[in-house]
Amino acid sequence: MTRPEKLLFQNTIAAVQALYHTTPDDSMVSVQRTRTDFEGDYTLVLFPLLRISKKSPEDTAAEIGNWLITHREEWETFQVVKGFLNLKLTTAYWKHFLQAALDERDYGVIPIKKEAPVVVEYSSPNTNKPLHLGHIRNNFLGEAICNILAANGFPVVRVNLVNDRGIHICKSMVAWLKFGNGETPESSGMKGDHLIGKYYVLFDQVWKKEVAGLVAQGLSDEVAREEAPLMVEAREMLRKWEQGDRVVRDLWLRMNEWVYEGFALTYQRMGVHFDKTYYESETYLLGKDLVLKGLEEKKLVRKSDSSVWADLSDEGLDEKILLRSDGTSVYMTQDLGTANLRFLDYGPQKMVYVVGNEQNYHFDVLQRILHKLGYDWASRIFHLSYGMVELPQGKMKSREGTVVDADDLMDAMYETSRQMSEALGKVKAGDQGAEALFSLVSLGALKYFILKVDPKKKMLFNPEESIDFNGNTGPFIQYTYARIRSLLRKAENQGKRISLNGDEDFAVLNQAEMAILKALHEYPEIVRAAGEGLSPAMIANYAYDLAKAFNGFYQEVPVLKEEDENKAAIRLSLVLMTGRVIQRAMALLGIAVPERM
RNA sequence: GGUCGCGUAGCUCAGGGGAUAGAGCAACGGCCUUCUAAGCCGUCGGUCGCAGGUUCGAUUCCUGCCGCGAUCACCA
Repeated sequence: MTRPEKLLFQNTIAAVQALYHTTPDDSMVSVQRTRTDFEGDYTLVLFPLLRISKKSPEDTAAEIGNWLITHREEWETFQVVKGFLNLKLTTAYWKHFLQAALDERDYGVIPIKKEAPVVVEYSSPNTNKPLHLGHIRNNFLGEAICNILAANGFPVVRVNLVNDRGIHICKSMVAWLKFGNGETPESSGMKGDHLIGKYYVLFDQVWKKEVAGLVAQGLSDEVAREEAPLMVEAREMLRKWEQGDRVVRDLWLRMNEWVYEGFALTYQRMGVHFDKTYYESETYLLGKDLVLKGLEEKKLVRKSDSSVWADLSDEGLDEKILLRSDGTSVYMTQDLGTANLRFLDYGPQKMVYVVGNEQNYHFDVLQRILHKLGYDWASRIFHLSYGMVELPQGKMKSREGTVVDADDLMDAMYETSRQMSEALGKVKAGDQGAEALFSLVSLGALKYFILKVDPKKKMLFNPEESIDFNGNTGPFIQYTYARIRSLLRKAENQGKRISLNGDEDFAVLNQAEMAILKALHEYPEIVRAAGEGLSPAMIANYAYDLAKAFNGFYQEVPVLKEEDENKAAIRLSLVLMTGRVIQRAMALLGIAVPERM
């Protein structure tokens, strides 16, 4: 609850006690912000209180309204509309609010508290192919959520878990050895991650041909898939890898390094960074130890083929395999170990995993197994389950070549940004700072497009809409900021006062000014709610509403031309605060704002 | 089939036990000799999937149904 809402809540209880000598249940006191189409700031819904007052809604509203404005100084006037009591805060309240907000160093932000950190895992790429649109949503969400948590005072640790081992990377290695002719990022001019991805795709193509050939010879599809020569080689390579074969490990290190160099460029461009990177190759054995310990303690079971399982049937789930019959570990085993390591590393109050909703079951099982093994910190794990990104033609499918590559997408957005800027006659390539601006605007468009959607929901990525820079978009908000900066620069040059001196009369604020003031007033509550709900979308939608309110104000209310010095000072103060809040809200989303555009 | 999630304007999305359900895009019409028109204003557009239930009040909560999706691997 924002402060006035809480105040009205408490005041209402006092009013009801005084007027009707009864204490209402909390649930009977329904307070909300007054809808913009009615006069007032906060609204009390009367219906639940009629049982106590035993009077008509109108009479009850009038009695409570009168009591509030005579006994509580914050409330100035009230209006009764049907069963609703609409109350107005005093102009003094708003004046003090704006002054206080201007004085605050970081309005809406809670300083980092000294407490156990929140560890957030996101990105989590495989090293066999470049990042794509799905990773983009993941990375942007992770980055924004960390920013938002930090703004709520939580110490945050950003971690990445790189899946650098397993059959997938062996496939790229086999294909590269067989068909690569020693090709390197340098010799080919390709980014390392793209180069590796090329061989992963090549593996798949050749393997499929082999499978088709074997099937033609009479093998079943299932057998053919396993016995195709290329697959046999990949499995053999994985076996050698696990045994620590020098040659295989050296190749693996070399090829993974190419991928990391490629990832680093993409991360840098996306504005994503981590405090700590875990590598599955370094953690997967830890999980194995955990499982063997659980087995000793009879919390897990070994079957006759010597595979190890967690039995979750008494919790309504199935059994889950943790060690294969050959003793090797599966994904779950690795994740158990990583979770434990992370807990030991940071002793976090909460571990957030930013992972797609396709893994809901996995995280449910992960938590249950950890509990079963006796780790009560398992309840600190929170799976931030986000929806898949889909294209107008449906899901992305690598087989059908519909996967949208992250680098390509950012390139395309940059190009659109440049064209748009030049077409509008703003900035053109070659101008001072032009490249930085195109980059800032294009990334802003992409990030905002992705983050404005509720993380829980699947989202449609329509390329045509993503490059629209009008309406509810990142560039719209960036543009609003640029206008604000322009106004403030001019005000400074003209020596105008951009602060309050106490002489200003807030009673004369018009509707456009009040709309901005109220929007600014909501910001801390939005940051809080976004942190609680781990929802960057709430910040995005707020930033848009604020920008929209500002543009309405900008259109109809003169600022620099206002001759009344006090009025101008209020307006400039509103402009200044709006700029600050837009800048900070966008920064929470990982989006920069320009001085000009 | 079991489990979970989602169905709001032509499209993409907000909202959410309360007042006439909101934006953007698309379509149409206005506003640049005045602070950046990547803007502003207006028109058009809805039985909030369907049916019950709880409630003074349901689009919001509950149940069932229909539709869409995810998942239920010795894949990750």
